[in-house]
Amino acid sequence: MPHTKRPQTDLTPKGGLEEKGIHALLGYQLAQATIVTNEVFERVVGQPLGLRPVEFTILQLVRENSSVTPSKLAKALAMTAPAMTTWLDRMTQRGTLLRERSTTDRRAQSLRITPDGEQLVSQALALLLQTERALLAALSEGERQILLELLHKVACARPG
Amino acid sequence: MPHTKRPQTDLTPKGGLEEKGIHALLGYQLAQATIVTNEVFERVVGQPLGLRPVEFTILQLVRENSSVTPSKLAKALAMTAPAMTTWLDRMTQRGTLLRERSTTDRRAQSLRITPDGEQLVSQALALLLQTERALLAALSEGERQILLELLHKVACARPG
DNA sequence: TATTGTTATACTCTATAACTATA
DNA sequence: TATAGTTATAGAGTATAACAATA
Repeated sequence: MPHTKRPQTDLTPKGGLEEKGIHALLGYQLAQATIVTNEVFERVVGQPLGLRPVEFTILQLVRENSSVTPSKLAKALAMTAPAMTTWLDRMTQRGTLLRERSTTDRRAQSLRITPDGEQLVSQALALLLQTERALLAALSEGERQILLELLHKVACARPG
Repeated sequence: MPHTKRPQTDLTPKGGLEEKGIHALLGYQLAQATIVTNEVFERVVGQPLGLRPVEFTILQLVRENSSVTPSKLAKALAMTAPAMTTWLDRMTQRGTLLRERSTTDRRAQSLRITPDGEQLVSQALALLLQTERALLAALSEGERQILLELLHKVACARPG
């Protein structure tokens, strides 16, 4: 005899406030979960390696998509072209990325990761995966997979 | 004979870049999903009602926790006291919230929502729930419940 | 004409420190 | 001494508009 499963608590994770009315709001729950993952990133990668989250993601995407252009990266991360320029300035100056002219379209750039960038992002990724696994100890392996899969479905949803 | 379920695509939802290496990173998937829910909020509530996400959440939490203090709200939303002051200034000026002196501790404030605030947050909440339901059409009702529940578990996890 | 990328500039949001009033 | 809240100030991050170079 199945009955509706109810969460044990409708309280905010921090501060213990009543949150019943927004408990079913995806945007709210995403924000609350992001508080935790941001703290993890800052402690494990941000402070020790001097990397911002967006820099980490850019490094990894360039590593996996050699010769990608800034404009494609900006689309993938939903940011403007000037914002991307700022980050790429900072990262090329640090020596983790290279900007080259595209051979086929001289307006465009080909981005490549440097050996230093490779080393940095690979270290960061390992630290994050390891720490997230500890963070998600309350979830089973199956639940972790399902969570990632459902988040990906949301990210792919058309905001109609 | 169960076999590991594989996602159909390891591509970024926008731009179609390869993302296999960070596909299993919770922080990354949260950020990608948040892009979509932020777009929804901005279009459905932000622009039409002139509300920022944090203002919406503050209104709802005050509504559910009458006489809550700014400091408790700040803890629940992981923001600093000065940041909370700024938002409360803006919201009391608009007339959606009231600041009163606590009767038991004259340092503290008791926050209360006004009828205007009630009307505003209730309208926003209805619009968001309705739009999110359409957004999550690709998920079953059970999947929606599971997603919210798992996000809440993550938000409650101790970042050890 | 449209697209890639940059520069200039202003705006939003946040953080830290110093302050006051009260406990 | 510690806590609740404010003010002042600076910093991070972003957005818009105008621009140069190329398609």
